[in-house]
Amino acid sequence: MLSGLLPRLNRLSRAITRGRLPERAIEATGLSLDRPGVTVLLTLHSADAPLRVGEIADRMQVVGPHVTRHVTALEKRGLVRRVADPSDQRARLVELTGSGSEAADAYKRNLFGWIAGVLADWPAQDREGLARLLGRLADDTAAHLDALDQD
Amino acid sequence: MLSGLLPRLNRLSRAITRGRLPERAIEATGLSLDRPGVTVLLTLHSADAPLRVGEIADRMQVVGPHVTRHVTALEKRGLVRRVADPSDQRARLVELTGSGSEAADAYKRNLFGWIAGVLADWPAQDREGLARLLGRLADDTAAHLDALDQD
DNA sequence: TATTGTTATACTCTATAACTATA
DNA sequence: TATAGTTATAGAGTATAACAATA
Repeated sequence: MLSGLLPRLNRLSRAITRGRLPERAIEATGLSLDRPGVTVLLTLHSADAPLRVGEIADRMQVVGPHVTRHVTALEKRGLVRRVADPSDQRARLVELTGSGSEAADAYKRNLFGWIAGVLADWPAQDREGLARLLGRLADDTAAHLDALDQD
Repeated sequence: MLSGLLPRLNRLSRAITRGRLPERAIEATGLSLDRPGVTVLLTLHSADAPLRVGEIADRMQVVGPHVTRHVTALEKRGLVRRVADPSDQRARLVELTGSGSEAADAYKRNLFGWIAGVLADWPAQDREGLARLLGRLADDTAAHLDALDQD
């Protein structure tokens, strides 16, 4: 049962992380951003609050310097802004500007629309089942990986 | 319903394509291979027949030169072998050697074992549902992307 | 002395361009 | 002249190492 699934799961993952899909959604926002930059924007947008650089890195599952670089680029374009963290002078909080928030929103709308198109022909029951099972799979996988990292 | 799912799907994709999971499975095979090399091996293994370089590239969704490079490396390590294609003198068929086949097998066993561990606590019905829905999602996504590429 | 973030550098994966050989 | 593959080069994404400032 699994053996046929694995190649398709690989293809799906590729489409999401590296493929044409995010590229198209980025184009549709009208902003010429690279994918890591968009990921930073989305991370801030779904956090719905300013985050520290380290926190963004954790959520993106990358290291700090990677985030620093993209935050710097995004700040130059006026999409995010670094502000002081009142609780710790070493840290800086990164927050979305108005246009940064708009860009994240436009990207999400585009992507959701696309996915909705893919699922349009599905029975409602299957759509719900997919969301439930896929969500659980993602959570369980993350939990198992975290457990492995305790070694 | 989708909005909570997307970040988790991203995390899952990352774990599969770039994360610690494939890395661990590679270590477990005892071979010091890079990930693209393993993907070539897996592609040949699940094809269960020699493939041309171009065909491998199509199935991996990458370009030709990428495959050439990794086939060359794998050949030096004795894991694959280039043989003549009787039907076309320009093309070469790439086939797994005995140890290449063993390596792919060991990798798959390890990965399947790991996934089985993640799904161990799931009700059988949910496991089947996941395989069915995820398979369909992968297929439908690929079909929609192909349709988009007709522009 | 530990932690937050930054700068500088290097590595992995993949693409594009230019070329060779056969069709 | 088109196609299969190769070689050489370039680019995107991310990591590691060394450092600065604050805790």
